[in-house]
Amino acid sequence: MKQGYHHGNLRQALVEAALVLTAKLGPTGFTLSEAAKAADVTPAAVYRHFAGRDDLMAEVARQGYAIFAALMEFAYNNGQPTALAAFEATGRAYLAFARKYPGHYKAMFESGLNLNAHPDLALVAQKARSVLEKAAEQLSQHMPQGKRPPSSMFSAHIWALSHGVVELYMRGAPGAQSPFTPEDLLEAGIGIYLRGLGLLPPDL
Amino acid sequence: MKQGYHHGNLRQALVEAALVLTAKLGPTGFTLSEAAKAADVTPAAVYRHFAGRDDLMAEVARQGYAIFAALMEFAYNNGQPTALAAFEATGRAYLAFARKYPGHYKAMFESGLNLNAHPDLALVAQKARSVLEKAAEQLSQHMPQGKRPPSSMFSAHIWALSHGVVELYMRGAPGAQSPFTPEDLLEAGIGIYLRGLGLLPPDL
DNA sequence: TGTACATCAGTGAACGCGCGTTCACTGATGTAC
DNA sequence: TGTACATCAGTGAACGCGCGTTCACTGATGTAC
Repeated sequence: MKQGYHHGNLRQALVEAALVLTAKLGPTGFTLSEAAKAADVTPAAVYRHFAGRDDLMAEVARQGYAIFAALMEFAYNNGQPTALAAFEATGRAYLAFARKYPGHYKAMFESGLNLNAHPDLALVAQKARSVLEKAAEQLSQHMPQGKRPPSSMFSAHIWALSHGVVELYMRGAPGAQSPFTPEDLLEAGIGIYLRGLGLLPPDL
Repeated sequence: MKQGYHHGNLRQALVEAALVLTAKLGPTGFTLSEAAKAADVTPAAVYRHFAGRDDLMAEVARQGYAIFAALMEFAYNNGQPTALAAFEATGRAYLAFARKYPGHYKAMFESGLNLNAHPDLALVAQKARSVLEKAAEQLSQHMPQGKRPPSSMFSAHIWALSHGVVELYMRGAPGAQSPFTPEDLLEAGIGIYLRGLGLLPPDL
């Protein structure tokens, strides 16, 4: 890994160090100095690759959104086999991402960084979101015409439910433990919700 | 307010200063020194009333949970006029609380403080949660027997949905803007969810 | 009512710490001849 | 293939800052006589 004076790929090594720290301590617990130390490098070296602390954090989030978008796209699977299955899969993917990439997740959703200050970040974030919105819109086609709520609304509902489940029940958070796994909780919640939309039979 | 050498009610003044700071900067932006300054007092004076920074933060959260529990209890209204109405009211109350008491809310849900380290805090937090659970359980009585999901599950769903709506759509957060107000979003979401439970007519 | 005194809520100076950031520098790498 | 040199990724020391916390202290308050 360490090959003498020059590091080789310090940039990515710093991102990964930041990731580990963020996963462990949350986005506010991450510091440039600690990340540098974890990468076996002087804090000043960071400035060869990033404009500063916030820029490093933004890069972590950017990579997170990219992974997230890819995961969502994969789960969506072009709306196959059915619009419904695809939609449900994206909901599950949200939670799977939060579990598998906690550092990225926290950088993205708990760091309070300003998307508008990083246009490239905003772009890739929008791309991730649009997958779910596409799935919602496609699903909306299958609903009885008159009583369709706007698709942007129920993509927001699923997004919010998923986010809430992660924040409250996947962390040790103050929302308290529940006897259910986050996965079961979300699965059941989405099921009930889709039944409410008339997209699942009521007796299931 | 300032009556010479002694402050009068420094303890509560510090809590309120912390509240303002937390509302503005989030729980990590709040510092003991700034709170002391806002209360026109030396940082050292804080130690007459609190064990330290974390203890002050915990007191903010404690007062928050107390207000929250009272608000929920009021919204629940002993399950009147109907179990359904009471349940919906508690959902709305969650969001109303987040909007009206942003400092308390952030201290409670975004500060990452450990409930187990503050037993009294855990107690009052549990009290707040139990109101929603009571409402869910009572509502559960009105459901067809066989297909009742556990009431603890759908209180968790509503809790998660409410939390997600607040985090993603009430802040400028990266969850993106939606064309709907958080209130409308939550209202509609709970409506669809309750329909999914068979507690609202499907054609509404 | 007036004085002596105990209490205790505040002051102000000081501390050690880790932070992000800067700067002049050094020495490894890779290219030109 | 060997040497001279430009490049540039890293070092190491230093900075100013605000933080939480401590300590000996002071002076306002309120009580006992």
